Amino acid sequence: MESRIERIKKQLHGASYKLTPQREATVLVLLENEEDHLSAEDVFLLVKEKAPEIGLATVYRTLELLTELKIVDKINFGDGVSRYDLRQEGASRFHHHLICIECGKVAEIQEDLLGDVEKIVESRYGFTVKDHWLTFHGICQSCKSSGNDSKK
Amino acid sequence: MESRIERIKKQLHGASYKLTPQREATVLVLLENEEDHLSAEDVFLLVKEKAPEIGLATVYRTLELLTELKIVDKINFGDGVSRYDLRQEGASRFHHHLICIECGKVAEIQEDLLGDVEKIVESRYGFTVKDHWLTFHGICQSCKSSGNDSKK
DNA sequence: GTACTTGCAAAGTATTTGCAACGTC
DNA sequence: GACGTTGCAAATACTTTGCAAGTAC
Repeated sequence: MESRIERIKKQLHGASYKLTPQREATVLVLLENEEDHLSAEDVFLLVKEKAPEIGLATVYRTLELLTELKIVDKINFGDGVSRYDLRQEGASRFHHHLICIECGKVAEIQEDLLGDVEKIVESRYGFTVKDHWLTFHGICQSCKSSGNDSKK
Repeated sequence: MESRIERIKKQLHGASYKLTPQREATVLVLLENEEDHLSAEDVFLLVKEKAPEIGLATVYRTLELLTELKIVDKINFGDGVSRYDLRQEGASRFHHHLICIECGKVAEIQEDLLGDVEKIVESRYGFTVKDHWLTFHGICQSCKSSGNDSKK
């Protein structure tokens, strides 16, 4: 079976881009840290371990390229930094996020909970939905059960 | 009946802050442009018309203060700028946004469509929701009906 | 007078751009 | 050899901070 990186390579080729070693290293870092929400700087530091000669600008350019191709989504959780999150293969909508205001942890919800809401938006507001971004702020399970009241 | 600005003044006082002329001018600009999604720079330019001597740093400080008090929400639509949006009085959740990918217009949905979704998140993921941010990307009614295919 | 607030300038971050050099077909 | 790509340095954009001066009670 074809690997994820192979399919990404084809997507790049389809758009007349090459999967250079720098780009490959960047994509690998994203795949290996799929659960995280890395900033460009984070990605840069991790890529450097594989390819020490890479420049920060290249990482930015690669991330921009991947965003354009909808391979990753650029998100912003309100701190001053953009973060990059791999989109599930073939997903037409971006997944949801849960941010804990106690511990700061960011969890993902891959199932799409907005089907009905999108129908309402379409019928009531005449707006054809193509994609969505949904983030919840609240208290995660482990902070609740540990009765954690230490403010981070 | 008490005006909105009066109530905001009380909120500030309740948190031991003053409604200085600069802060008042800033709040007025936000009230007068409630439909828009102004950046700090936008607010600064508009406030300057009322209070020419104000500094950009003061606008930033005021917006930060208002964000802290939950009078405004700081949002980011993916261009590099933070934007500031008045929260409805007494609303426990932030309102939703519809961004048209044709014309770029940003519309607001004040009714809360996420009640059921939040229940699912609470029961299925054990996450207690305190607030949410929901943005849709798609095609607005007027772009659809005008058959607008001019890419901006 | 004390404590909060302001304007300005400087500093700080994050991100983008210019450009010569490199690599690949 | 043309063209996409890269690394570095410089430039840009947005936001925050330091500080002396101003203001309100």
